[in-house]
Amino acid sequence: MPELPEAETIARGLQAAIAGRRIRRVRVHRQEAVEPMSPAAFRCALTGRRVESVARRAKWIAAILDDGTRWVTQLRMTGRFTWSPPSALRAAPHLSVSLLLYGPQGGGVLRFYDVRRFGRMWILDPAAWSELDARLGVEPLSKDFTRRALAGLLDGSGAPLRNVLLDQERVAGLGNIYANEACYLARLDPRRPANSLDESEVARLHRAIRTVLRSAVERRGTSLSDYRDVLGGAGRFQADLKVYGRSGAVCPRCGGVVARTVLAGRSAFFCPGCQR
DNA sequence: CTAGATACCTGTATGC
DNA sequence: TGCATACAGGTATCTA
Ligand SMILES: [Zn+2]
Repeated sequence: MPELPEAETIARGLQAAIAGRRIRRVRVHRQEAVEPMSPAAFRCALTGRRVESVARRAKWIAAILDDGTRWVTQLRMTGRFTWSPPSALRAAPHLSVSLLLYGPQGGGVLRFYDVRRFGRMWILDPAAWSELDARLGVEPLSKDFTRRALAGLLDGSGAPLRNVLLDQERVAGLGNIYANEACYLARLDPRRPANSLDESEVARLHRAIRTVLRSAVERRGTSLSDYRDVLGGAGRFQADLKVYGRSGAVCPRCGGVVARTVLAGRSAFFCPGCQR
């Protein structure tokens, strides 16, 4: 579900909801959500800690705690946070973890729901966090993401462009929706070998990635089915999708018909009329 | 090393 | 209605 814009929206929502508050109670409803930690060790690591801040890195959500550790979450396909007024931490369908937090301005319950159970949480010490951070690629909305940097990343691979854009060790945070939409915006065929792009094509792709991500962050993400922000609100970028999930639709740019193919086991959408 | 396939899990849509 | 199949926003791990 969540790619960079959704994770960013959720991280901002969590920053507003829980930064400055202290974790009073923790319940792990499904232990696989915190593996390889035990539920007891997970509860122990969080209970009594104050949340200093919450931010996004790639598609990860990371909360910095007052003991210097990081409480990190990977939402994978269907992970979702909700923030609501204080109440009992009861088990519920699809609920993996719940936490009760309080601060000077009151408190609430943070719940982590996950229908498909791929999502997971960890507690990382600073060294483990650095290791993770170092493994992840460049943030596409940062100033480190230059045309030259992108060119270097694409040069290293003859795999289809769409696949390379999904590699989190190259560009961090693009998922299948935005990788496909960026190829469309750049008028590039997602099946093209990544290292076949010339300089002007790389420039187009660079601009397209930033444009599509900035716009999707501004629209608070894409809600196709599961995704909601921390307060339950839907994103609005689904109305701006040009190709993703739209095979058979008319291309708004050239009047062609949007096609679907499968690359590395995942759908790729594009317009054969205007993407080369 | 690379790149593709597979596994993980549940829900929903579609077709017979 | 019931049942089988395909597919879904991700990523770790296996295999060639
Ligand atoms: Zn077109």
